[in-house]
Amino acid sequence: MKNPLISQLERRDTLSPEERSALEGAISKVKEFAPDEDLVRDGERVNQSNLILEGFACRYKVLGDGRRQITAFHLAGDFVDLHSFLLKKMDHGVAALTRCRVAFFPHEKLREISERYPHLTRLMWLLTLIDASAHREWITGMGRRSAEGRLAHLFCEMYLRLDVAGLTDGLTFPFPITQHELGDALGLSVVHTNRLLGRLRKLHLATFLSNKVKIENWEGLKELAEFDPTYLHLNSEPR
Amino acid sequence: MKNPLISQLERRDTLSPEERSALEGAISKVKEFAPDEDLVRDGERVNQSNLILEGFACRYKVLGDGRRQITAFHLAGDFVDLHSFLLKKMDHGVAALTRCRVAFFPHEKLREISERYPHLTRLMWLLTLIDASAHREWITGMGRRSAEGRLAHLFCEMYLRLDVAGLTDGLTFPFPITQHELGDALGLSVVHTNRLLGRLRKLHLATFLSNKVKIENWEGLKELAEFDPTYLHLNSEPR
DNA sequence: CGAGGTCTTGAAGACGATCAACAAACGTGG
DNA sequence: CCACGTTTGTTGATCGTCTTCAAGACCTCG
Repeated sequence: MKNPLISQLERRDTLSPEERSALEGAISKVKEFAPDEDLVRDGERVNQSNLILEGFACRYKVLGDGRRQITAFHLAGDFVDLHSFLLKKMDHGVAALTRCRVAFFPHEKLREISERYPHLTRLMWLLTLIDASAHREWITGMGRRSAEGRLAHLFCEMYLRLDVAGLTDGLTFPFPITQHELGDALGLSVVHTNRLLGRLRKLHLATFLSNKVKIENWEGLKELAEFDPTYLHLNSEPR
Repeated sequence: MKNPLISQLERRDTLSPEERSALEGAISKVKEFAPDEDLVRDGERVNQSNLILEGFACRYKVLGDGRRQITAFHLAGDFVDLHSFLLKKMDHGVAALTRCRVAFFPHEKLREISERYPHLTRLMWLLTLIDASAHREWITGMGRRSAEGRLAHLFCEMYLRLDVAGLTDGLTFPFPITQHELGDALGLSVVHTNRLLGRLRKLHLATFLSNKVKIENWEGLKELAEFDPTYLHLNSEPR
């Protein structure tokens, strides 16, 4: 089975055989995490970064009174905390949403790559930049989109990312989270999230049921979300 | 006068003399921008990155109906669009808030640095990671903080960043933006922003007047904001 | 000095939160 | 395979925050 990180990178640029093997060689071990288990905890000092090989995870922050905000969702091929390579200390937690198979990249190995493979380094840097780009889109949504638009936008984003990773089934895709978590991502209460899902269903745009999203009307959903995939930077070019 | 980028980096790690001169040598020219002028436009393909030497700028996105969201504020020493080095195409605009003196770094030169100076490359990468970290804090605020808390948090962040850059005057700092722009940053209407400023004043926490913020009660403001500066990653260590 | 931008305040209304109660689904042990 | 507790989802009612609309004051700069 192909390393999904390789595919993730090759979607954006070409990798040489040596670069591919350098990446493969940087994995120290592979571990499984149970649903709801933390891959990394907030505030922790870490010396490795985690790549998801299988499963879903999210990054989140918790405020004083326990209110939680999910800042990103991650799927196979995503380097959930590559930024810890240079930041050293986590400024948020990472939790498994489902059972996850995760590859560990010791920072020491990443450092070696950064010394020896400038192009590969740029590509890893790129991954963190795409992350940041998605963050900006998220911010824009939280600040200026309606709750409904935000939900639609999230569905559009997840559909596209999963599709590119070959994890969709027609217009249906897995999204294994609870409505509570969905609310935590959108900055909404569970109750309101539930009502919004009902509305999307009634508008025949999308249905969310038993951990799957089925898009009924892609164009309509995109329009409601004002979805423009540019921010995902899915094109390949020399970097 | 010292290049504020050098200070920005040396706050996080040590630079060798060669690294410093490599950075200095990567500047192609310095240009002035007028207030409200765009340094870069959304969607543009660029081949240089902009470093602010003097002045204030912001990054923003505009939605279909003209609603605007500001995703970040920038001051002297900030590399406002370093990410365009690898993303190539802008996914947002950058506008000057005041007159700005800006240094251009051609991507070609940045590429050379990335080929020759691994450590310096990691430090530039780090800058973009800190940006992303601030984005996550922003998202958390938009989703889970009260409007009042968000405003207080923004004041705390700006105070600390300006203080570190030596641009504060005691507990007073320049923040040359209109209430409209402040609202665009917080995801609020101008009207509500105005009322919130009134409340912070009445609570004797901070006053915003003629482009300056005066913090009256730092501890109180921090508490209201639940401000924890970890996410700014202001510590120095080997990277 | 006038015009446009910025700030301020009031009033009405929309959107989403909270509280509450119940239904459905799930998983665990008997 | 069922009984039971826990988690997840659903719906109604009420309340608060923030938006929108509107109008007037202030200010700044040609």
